[in-house]
Amino acid sequence: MTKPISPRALRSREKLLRAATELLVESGPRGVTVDAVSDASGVAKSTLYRHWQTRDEMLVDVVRCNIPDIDEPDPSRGFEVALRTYMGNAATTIADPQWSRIVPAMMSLRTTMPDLAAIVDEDRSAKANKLQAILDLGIAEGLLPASIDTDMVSNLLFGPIFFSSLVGQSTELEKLSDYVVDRFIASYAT
Amino acid sequence: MTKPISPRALRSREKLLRAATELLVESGPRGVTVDAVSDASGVAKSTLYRHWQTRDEMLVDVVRCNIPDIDEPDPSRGFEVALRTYMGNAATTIADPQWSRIVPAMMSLRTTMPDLAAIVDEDRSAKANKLQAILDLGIAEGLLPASIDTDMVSNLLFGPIFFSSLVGQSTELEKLSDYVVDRFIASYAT
DNA sequence: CTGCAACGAGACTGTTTCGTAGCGAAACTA
DNA sequence: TAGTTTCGCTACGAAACAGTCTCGTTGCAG
Repeated sequence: MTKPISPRALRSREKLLRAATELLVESGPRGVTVDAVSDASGVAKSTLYRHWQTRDEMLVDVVRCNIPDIDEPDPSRGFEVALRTYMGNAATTIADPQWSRIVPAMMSLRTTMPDLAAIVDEDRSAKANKLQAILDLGIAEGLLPASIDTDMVSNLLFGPIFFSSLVGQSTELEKLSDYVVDRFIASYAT
Repeated sequence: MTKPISPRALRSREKLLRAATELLVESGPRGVTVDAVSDASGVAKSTLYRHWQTRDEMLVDVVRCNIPDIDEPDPSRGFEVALRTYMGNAATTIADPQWSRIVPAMMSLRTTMPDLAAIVDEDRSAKANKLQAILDLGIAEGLLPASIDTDMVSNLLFGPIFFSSLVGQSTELEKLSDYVVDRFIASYAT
């Protein structure tokens, strides 16, 4: 992928991605047509096809470029603080109105677009790894049993926030995140 | 909605819904075109338009007809048994391969189809009510504080199962459901 | 067995969409 | 400033798609 990227081509590419993202957020995947993206971005269709070979290829890129990173917490302040800040950051990230409209589209497209599925899986495992590091802190501090299953815990902690952002009533995600962590820690405090 | 429904019209309607469901499962919302549904069902397009006025109307109906019910547990055996069986049933239901492909489509379409959003919300609140009844058992048994927030708990319990079924690795949902209930109950066992 | 309502087949219209191509203008490079 | 990319604009073709309509056929209740 280390192509020679002209500085000009980069600008048009950014414009296209921005416009396509907005269309995806406002009208769902069906709204992201080549003509609509071209019109909304002010970039010609022919230019769009100089960046991606098909519409689907562009759509995958749109999602990929919008996947947010979750800030990693400072491990020096101990397990509970680390977990709380990490999950709080996750909640804030997921609560972003733009991202929370992209997620369902991503989940749906995942079924029929293998490339997208791979990206989602990779992201998930990256985030599970960060969580693993935090859980190790808890094990070291004797607050968690060493036998704990990271995959299960990942579902247990991320699930509620994810679920609430998808089908949720007006629940505050940060509040929910605190509650989830509360219950998780309390459940291992014998 | 209490129309005079001919027995013959009912058959063609069922055939259309079955075919449309299969298309939705296998190809996503984009695959559910009027022509495709007509071809796959062996029912003429004109007949399809005698049942629904637009394609979207049909699509909403397809989702609606596929929303599963979760068996309610017998409350006489106490809180923990009731919660365990209810969540177990929920996990089994969500794990159904057909339904687990419809869900993401539903979540995605929800954004742009208000009718569908209403159906999803209604279903969610119905399920939250059933959970409420079970939680009340726990409160009566003194296993849960009376101040508990049903909405939060709903997210806490359903979230992980839902999340795992959407982006999950090969986790067994029933096993996850047990783990979630374990942690939830343990967290309130002071 | 008769009459009506529902049906199948498919032609047809108008629109949308993807993807391609040609050409003149603007932008970068030397 | 001269030359080479890269671009925007526009038109185009082919296919998919939603929705309508006609006409001849079939199931079914009375």
